[in-house]
Amino acid sequence: MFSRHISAVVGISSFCLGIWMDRKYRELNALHSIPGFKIFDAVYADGLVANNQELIVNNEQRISQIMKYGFPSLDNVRSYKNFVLSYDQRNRIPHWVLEHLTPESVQYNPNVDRSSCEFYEDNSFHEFFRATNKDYKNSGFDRGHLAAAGNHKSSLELIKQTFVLSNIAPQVGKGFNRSAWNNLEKYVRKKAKHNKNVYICSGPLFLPKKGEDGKLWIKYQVIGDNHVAVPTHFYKIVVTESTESKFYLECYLMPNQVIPDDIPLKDFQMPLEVIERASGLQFFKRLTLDKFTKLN
DNA sequence: TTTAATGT
Repeated sequence: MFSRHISAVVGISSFCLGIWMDRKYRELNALHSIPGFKIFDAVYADGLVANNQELIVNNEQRISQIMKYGFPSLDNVRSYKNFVLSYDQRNRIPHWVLEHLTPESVQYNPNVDRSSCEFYEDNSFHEFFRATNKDYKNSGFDRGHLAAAGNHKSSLELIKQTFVLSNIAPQVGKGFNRSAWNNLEKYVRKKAKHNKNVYICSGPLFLPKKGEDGKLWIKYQVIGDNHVAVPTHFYKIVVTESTESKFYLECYLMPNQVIPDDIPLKDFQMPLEVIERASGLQFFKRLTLDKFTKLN
């Protein structure tokens, strides 16, 4: 099977051992009594230009809603109107990007058109660490969104913010960004249409592969003058809260390469632990920790 | 329907 092939290629099968879960969909417990979750005191790239106090307060409420189940890490966090990211200054791509979707937020809106959007540099980072449009030009890679443009079509302002280059990573275009990865994003939007809340964390991975010498190596291309790193893989963690307030978890891992169209999405499902070990991050800890304590 | 780059 293709999925087994992927595991072998990426060399992660070793730490799959013993942690494969009985069920692919794990039901998680709702946390209605989180003790006073205080929003992380980050630099608000968006708040910096806001001078209306009410706007700032509302934006903080929105951010705390997006980050309700925890921060995967606290490195170079930036919050935008409708998504939050942590930026990898060395690789000039995000570490992770978090979104919160609802049936209203993904409703079809013919008035919002992505063709009026342009990719732009994130000036909140030092120029040494910024990715530019020139880096991607003629690189052969797409400027792939992590917070997908299609998830933020409720207003022109929101969709425009997803085009900030700190939300972008180099993705194989034909056969990946425009196919399998796009299908995964569409699947998530469909979930959002039929459930109360969907929380998504997306990001890049750099996974080792066995070299001719039999040793494990991590090898990746860099593009442009700023050496923007091309990830070997991308992950997506999806937490769905149903209308009955039950929680479900799905994790996906895809190689950044041409993927045949006939591979079903479920072949890319991975245990959460695999993605946590590979990324050095822990996702939705406020939910999973609660579940784990109940298992003990 | 949504991805996005490239060439005019």
